[in-house]
Amino acid sequence: MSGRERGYHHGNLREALIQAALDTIASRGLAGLAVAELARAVGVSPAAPYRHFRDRNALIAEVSRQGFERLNEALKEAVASGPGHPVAALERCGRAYLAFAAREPAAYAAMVQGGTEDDPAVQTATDAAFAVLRRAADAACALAPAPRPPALMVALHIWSLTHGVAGLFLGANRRMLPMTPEDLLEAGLLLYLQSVGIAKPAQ
Amino acid sequence: MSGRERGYHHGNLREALIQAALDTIASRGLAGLAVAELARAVGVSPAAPYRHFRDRNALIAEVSRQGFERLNEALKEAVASGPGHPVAALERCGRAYLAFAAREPAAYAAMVQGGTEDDPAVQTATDAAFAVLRRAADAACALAPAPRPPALMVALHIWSLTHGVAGLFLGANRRMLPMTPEDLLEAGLLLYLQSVGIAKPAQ
DNA sequence: TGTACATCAGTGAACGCGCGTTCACTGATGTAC
DNA sequence: TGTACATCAGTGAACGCGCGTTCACTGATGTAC
Repeated sequence: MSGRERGYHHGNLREALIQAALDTIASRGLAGLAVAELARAVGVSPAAPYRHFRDRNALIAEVSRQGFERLNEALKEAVASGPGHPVAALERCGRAYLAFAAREPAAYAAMVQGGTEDDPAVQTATDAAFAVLRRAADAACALAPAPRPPALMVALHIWSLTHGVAGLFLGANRRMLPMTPEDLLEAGLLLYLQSVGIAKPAQ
Repeated sequence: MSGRERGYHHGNLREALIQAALDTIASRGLAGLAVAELARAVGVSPAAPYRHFRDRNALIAEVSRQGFERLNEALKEAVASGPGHPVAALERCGRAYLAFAAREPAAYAAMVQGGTEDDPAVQTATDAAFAVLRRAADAACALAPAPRPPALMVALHIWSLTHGVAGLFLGANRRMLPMTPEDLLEAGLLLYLQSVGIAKPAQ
C-alpha cells in the first residue's frame, strides 16, 4: 500500500493528492498548483483526481480545511499544555499559530490566500479553530476586573494581531524586524491584555 | 490622447496597462491576470506590454509599488488632517489603511499577495508608507510616561493589527463580525495605546 | 524652413506549452446468494 | 466455498484554450544640421 508499486487501484489517492498539493504549493506557490501535475506526481492519469475532487478549487478547499483542522489541534494543545493561567494559555496560542504558519507554509497559504473561505466545510473548520481561541479569551476575561471586556472582541483582536504578524513577518513576505515575530507578538499580546486589566502572572 | 482612436503609438500604454491590470484583478483576482488579456483590453498587440515591463511579475510589482505610494499619501493625509493629538492621528491612520484596502482591493491584493515584496522599488515604497506610521508612533510615544515604549515596536504592533483586521474582515475573506472592522480596529488601537500609558484625549 | 537620421514604441505571427476537464471505457474489489 | 454481479476507482485519449514570450519588422516622432 505505502510505497509499493500499485495496481489499477491506487488505494489512497485522495490523501496522496493532498500531500502532493502541499509539496507543490510549498515549492511553486499556490498559483503554480496544477491538477494535472499532481496526477503525474502521484503516478495516476490526469482524469483520476476528478474521481475525488469536483475541480481544482475543491482540492484547494480540502487542503485548506485540513489545515484549519491541524491548526485547531495545535491551538487546543497549546491551551492544554503548560501552566493553567489564561494569559499564559493565550500566549501559547499565539506562538502555536505562528509555529503552524512557519511549519506548514503551504497549508497556511491555502488557508489564507486560497479564495475558498466561502466553502462551508472550510468555514466550519475555521470557526472551530477560532472557537479555541475564543474559549481561551473567555477564561482570560473572567479574570478582568469590571467592567469586563467582551471576550469575543478580545479574541478578535488577538486573532487579528496574530494573523497580521504572521502575514507581515513570516514566509516570503518577511520584512526586517528588530526582534523575532514570536517576541513581537508576545509583547503585543501582553500589553494588550494588560490594558483590559488582565495582568501577567508573576513569571 | 484620451479615448481617441489612436495611431501607431499609444502614447500612454504603460499607465493604461496598469489601469487595466487593476480592473482585471478586481474582477478576476490576481491569479486571473494575463498580460495578453491586458494588451487586448487596451487595444494593442500582445507583444507591446513587453516594451514597458520585463515580464508579468514586473507589471504586478509596479501595480503594487504604485499602491504603496497611494497608501503612503493616504496615511500622510490622515496624519495631517484633523486634530493634532497623536492618538487621534494614529486612529486616523488605521482607518485610512482600512479605507484604502476597501477602496482599492485590486491594488491591495497586489501589495499583499503579489509575491513581489522582494522587488527593490516595492520595498522602498513599502518602507516609505511604514515610515509615516512610524513617525506617528514616535509622536504618540513621546507622550508616554517613562519607561517609554520603543516607538518602532509600537508601530509594528499597530501595523500588524491593522494588517490583520484588513486581511480577516475586508474583501472576499470577510467573516462575521459583531461590529465594523473600523470599530474593531479602533477599539484595539485605543486599548493597546492605553496599556503603553498613552491616554486618549478627552473626546 | 526643410531634410536625414536615430530612436524606439508598437506590430503580427509564431513558438512551445501545459492546463482543466470530459468522455466512453476497463479492470479490480467486495458482496449476495 | 464458488460464482454472478454491481460498484466505482482509475484509464488514456482528446477537446479547446489561452498563456507568456520572442522575433524580425515597421512606422511615427523628434532632433541635428
